Amino acid sequence: MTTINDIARLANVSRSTVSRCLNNNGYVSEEAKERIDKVIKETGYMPSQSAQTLRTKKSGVVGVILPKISTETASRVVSGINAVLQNNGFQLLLTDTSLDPAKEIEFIRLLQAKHVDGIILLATNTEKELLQAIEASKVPIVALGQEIPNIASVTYSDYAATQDMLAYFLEKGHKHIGYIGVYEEDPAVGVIRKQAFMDKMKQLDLVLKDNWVEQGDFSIESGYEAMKRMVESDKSNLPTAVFVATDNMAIGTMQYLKEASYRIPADIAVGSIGASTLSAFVEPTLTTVDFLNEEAGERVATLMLQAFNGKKNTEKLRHSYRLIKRDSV
Amino acid sequence: MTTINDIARLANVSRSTVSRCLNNNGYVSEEAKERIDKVIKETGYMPSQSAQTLRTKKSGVVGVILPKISTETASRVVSGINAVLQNNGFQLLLTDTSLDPAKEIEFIRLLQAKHVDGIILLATNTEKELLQAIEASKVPIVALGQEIPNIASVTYSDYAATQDMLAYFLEKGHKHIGYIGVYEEDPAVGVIRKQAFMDKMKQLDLVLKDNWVEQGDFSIESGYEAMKRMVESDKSNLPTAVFVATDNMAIGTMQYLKEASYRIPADIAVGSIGASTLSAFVEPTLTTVDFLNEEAGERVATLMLQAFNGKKNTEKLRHSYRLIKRDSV
DNA sequence: CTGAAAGCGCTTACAG
DNA sequence: CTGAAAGCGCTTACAG
Repeated sequence: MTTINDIARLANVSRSTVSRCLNNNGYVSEEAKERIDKVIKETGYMPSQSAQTLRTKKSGVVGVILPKISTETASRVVSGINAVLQNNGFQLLLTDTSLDPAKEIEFIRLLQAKHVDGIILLATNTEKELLQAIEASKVPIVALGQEIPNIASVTYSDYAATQDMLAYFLEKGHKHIGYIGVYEEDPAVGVIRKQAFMDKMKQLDLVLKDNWVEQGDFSIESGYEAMKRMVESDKSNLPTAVFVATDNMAIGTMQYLKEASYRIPADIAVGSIGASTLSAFVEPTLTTVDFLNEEAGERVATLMLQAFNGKKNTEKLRHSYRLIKRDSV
Repeated sequence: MTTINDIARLANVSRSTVSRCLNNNGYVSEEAKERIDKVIKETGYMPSQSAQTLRTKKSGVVGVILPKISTETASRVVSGINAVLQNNGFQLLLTDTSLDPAKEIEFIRLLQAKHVDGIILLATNTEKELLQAIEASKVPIVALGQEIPNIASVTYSDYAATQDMLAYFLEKGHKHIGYIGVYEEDPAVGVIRKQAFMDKMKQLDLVLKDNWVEQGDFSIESGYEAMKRMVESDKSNLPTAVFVATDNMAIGTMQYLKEASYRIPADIAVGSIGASTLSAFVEPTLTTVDFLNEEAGERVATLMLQAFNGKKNTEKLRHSYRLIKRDSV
């Protein structure tokens, strides 16, 4: 491994000078610079990141904590984050919590020991322990998808999008509308989307039967089961449209409906949130909301960059969205 | 930031002793150990990774070079890699070349400067410059998806899977079979799959018209255009089945076929490789090959682990696969 | 069983 | 414009 000492020796200067040359700060004569550049080129020298990090406390690495690496949303988000961070000379250190809240906390600590410059957190909850770990962090943390006290975040338009979908149902003549959501530990998906739904129903003065509200766990199968329960609870009294909190669950919902010979949207319309690739290919194509995940990733990365530039902010950005009207409604 | 010196002071020992205790090597008395553990717990101390790396040349980080982060294949593979590496105390540093071969080389160098312990490379080519960069690497490199001289790799069963698909076509009565592939810079997808196709056609003594062979660039649209060209070149003389090198292109192929009112598989059957989520949902469902990407990721990560344990190997593993028979054939 | 010392490869005031 | 010196937080022989 060639080090700064080798370069210094070969270029006949001190390593202070090499360092100055490398970092473009302080003075260094043209002649010295030329010799140094030449030697660096010849040897293919690259400064040791760990030595630099130890000295400067900057690693050029940003940690990302994901609930699950292999989901479409995650990969879109990571792609957006990477696009802006890689451009600014940062690398991503990815961690996958497998949806285990304890790991979110563990990784916040671990990433600090690795001296990441900052952490981008895609949280699934906002429990007290998590907030404490965030509070205790030495490095800036920004969040995507969940709103977290005291730190900057970009969140999705869960509330507005849900209400827009309901408005669209109404426009299409639906007055009996059901809901399939997820558990309430997840504030963004579990709580806000449901709240938006309930608020809008009340505001529009629409009836909502008890058995029109069901819950799943994000999976396709759970959407299938939820719809099945709804249908079997009282076949004679079903909604004419169902809002499902996520695309995957909506796809399960549609599977069941088709199996049970309900026509979509003639008998029951389905709308959801996610804009998954799949949503454009199922039969009928799914009406959904595009949360523009990649852009959101770029945006949260930009927030991270701002934090590096010393701007202590706790800005809460709400990301825009697009209602995609297709054949399922 | 609390350091090893703080711990030493608080526990009333030297930092050598703390270090020994931390790393579980060398002797340290029970009493000392207890005091140290207590202080560590109280302070939440974590050793500085960059200092450790500087000293030991081990970072606990593995670099992964991906052609594109936001693809289904990539996310499956990363998920598999992460599963085994995270379990063994490693973190992943992800880089995305955006399909630019020059960046594959650049990242091999950059990751070394970051002192990753090893690199997992998902190459898209095997050009000389790339091989040289690999040869020059100070850290172990293992490859996934492409076979590369002198290094360990797990590759997919491109050859066998392609021939199996042809055999299946034949079983279904097809004797006129077309091919849609990709450019030959990509050895695995561009060259081997095509070679397997050609070899099998020859072996079976089947005719292959010139206009039954087309090329795309992995995208859905390119599959659409390729099939369009094939059909328009000579409508009166079309194959009854087409093998498409990737799922996405196959989906484009099917789109065109449906638009042009060909029935699938009655008029033209379609088979491909990839087992994308989409393939199970398109109409008709797509017959394809599952390359078990997540497992392959686990396997290449295991190879990486072996390399860390000093086994210098250049093992070439071929990963298994599964033909998924669905409605498009 | 324990501590003092050297050193990993850098950067950064400081003195000249 | 340049170099000597100190120090970042660890680990590892080595001597005791």
